[in-house]
Amino acid sequence: MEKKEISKAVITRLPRYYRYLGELLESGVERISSNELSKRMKVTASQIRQDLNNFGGFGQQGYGYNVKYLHTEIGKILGIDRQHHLIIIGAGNLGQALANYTNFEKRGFIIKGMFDINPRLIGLVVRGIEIRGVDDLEQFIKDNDVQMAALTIPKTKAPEIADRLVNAGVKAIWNFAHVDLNVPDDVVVENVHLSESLMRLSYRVCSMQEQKEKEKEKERERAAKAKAKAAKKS
Amino acid sequence: MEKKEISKAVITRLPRYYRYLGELLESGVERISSNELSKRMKVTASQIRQDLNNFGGFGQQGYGYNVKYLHTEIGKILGIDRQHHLIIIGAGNLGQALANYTNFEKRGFIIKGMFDINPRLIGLVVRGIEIRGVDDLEQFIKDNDVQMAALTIPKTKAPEIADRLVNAGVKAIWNFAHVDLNVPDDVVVENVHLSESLMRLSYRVCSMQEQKEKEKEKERERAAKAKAKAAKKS
DNA sequence: TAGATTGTTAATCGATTAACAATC
DNA sequence: TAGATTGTTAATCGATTAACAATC
Repeated sequence: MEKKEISKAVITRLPRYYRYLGELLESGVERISSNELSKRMKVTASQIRQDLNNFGGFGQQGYGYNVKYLHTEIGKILGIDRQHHLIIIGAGNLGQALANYTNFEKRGFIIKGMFDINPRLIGLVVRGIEIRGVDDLEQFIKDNDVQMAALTIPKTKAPEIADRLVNAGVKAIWNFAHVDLNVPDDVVVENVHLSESLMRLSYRVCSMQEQKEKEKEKERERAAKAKAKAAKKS
Repeated sequence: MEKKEISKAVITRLPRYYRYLGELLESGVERISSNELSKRMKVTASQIRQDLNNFGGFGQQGYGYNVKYLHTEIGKILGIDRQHHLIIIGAGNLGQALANYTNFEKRGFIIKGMFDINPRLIGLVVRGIEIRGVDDLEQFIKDNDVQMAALTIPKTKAPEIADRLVNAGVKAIWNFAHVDLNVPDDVVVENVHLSESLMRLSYRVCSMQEQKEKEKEKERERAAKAKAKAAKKS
C-alpha cells in the first residue's frame, strides 16, 4: 500500500534529465531511447529507466520516450508546472543575482519581494521589485501567499530570520547562508553552501595533482631502471 | 600498494566537518568525541570515524579528537592550507557576489582577476580588482599562474570559454553556467547549477504537501468511521 | 587500573548495473 | 512478423551502520 520513498539520489538527477530533455526539445528531437540519452548524459541507460520508473512508465517498448511528453511529466514531478511565490531575504549581490535570473520566472518561481536590513538598499528597485525592510516581513508573507524564501544573508542573521519565516508560514527555504538551519519537520531546506563547493573543488584539484606526481615518479623510476639495464649490457 | 579511492560521498562531507570544527574552535572547545560531534551534526558517530580514517588516525582512544588539530588536518586534506590563484569570468551580479565574499581569501583562494565581455563593465573595479575584457585571458592566466576559474557567464558562452581556459592551463573550473562542460581528464569541474537546486527544493516542498494531504485524508476517513460507529450505537 | 573512545572488521542496507521477458 | 526498447526482476557493488578489540 505504502508508496516507497523516492531516494535522494534520484531526486538529484531529475532536474538534469529535465534540462537535457529541454535541450532535445529545442533542437527538435521528437523521441529518444534510454540508450541514446545515456550516451549524451554519460550515465547508464539502466539508471535512466530505473529512475523514471519510480514515477511511472513514461516510455513505450520498441519506441523509446517521447521527448515532449517526458519533459512535461518530469516538470510535473518537480512541481514546476505550478506557481511558487518566492521572496529573497538579503538584497546584496547574491540576492540580486537570483532576482535577475529570468529563467526562474519561466519555471513558475515568482519573486514577490526582496528584503534587506541595510537601510541604504531599502527602497531600491531590482527588476521591478522594491527592496523592503524586514519589519513587515510576516505581514508580507501572509498577504502574498509566500511559500518559499531564498536566504542570502550572513550566517549570523540567518537562524533568526529562518525562525520568523517558518512562523509566518513559509514552507521551503533556499539557504545560501553558511549555517545549518533548524526547522520543523514539515519545512524543507535546500542548502547551497558555496564555500563548501569551492573546498570540494580544491580537494579534487589537489588530489589530481598528487596523482599526476605519483605517475611522474613511476615514470622516472622506470626510466632509471631502463637506463641501468642498458648500461649493464654495454 | 594502491591507495584506495576516496568516495565522492566522503569528500562532500569533509567541508562540513571543517565548518563544524571551525565553529567549535571559535567557541573554545578543545576536544570532542565522535559521539558528541555526531549529535551536533546529526550524522552517525560511525560515519564520522569511518570518514576520517580514510585519511589517517587523527584521534586518540579514550580521549577523542583534538579540535584544533583535526581542523588543521582536514584543512590540509582539502588543500586550503595552500594558495589557489582564481579568476572570475563573468562580472555580473553572481561574479561580483563571489568577488565580494571575503572568506574565500581567508581560505587561500586569491582572486587574481575578473573578466567580462560586456564593454560597460570592463574597467570597473570590484574589491580592488579591475574587470578586464576576455582578449588577454590566456596571457593573464600564464602571467598570474592561475589554477582555477569561476565561470559565471550564460550557458551559451560557457563551453567556448571553458576550452580557452583549459588550453591556457587552468586546472579547475567552478561552473555556474547551466551546461555540462567537456574537459580533459586532468581538469576538474565542480558544478553549481542553481536552477537544479531550486527544482529539488520545489520537488521536496510539493511532495511534503502531498504527504500532508494524504495524512489529512486518512484522518478524515478515520473521523467518518468513528462517526458512523457512534451513529450505529445510538 | 578502570573508563572512555578510537580504529577497524563484520553485518546490513541501499543504490547501481545487468539481464531479460513483456510488448509495442 | 521481426526488431527495438521498455519495465522490472535479479545480481552486484558500494556505502552506512553496528560491534568490538585495541589502547590511551
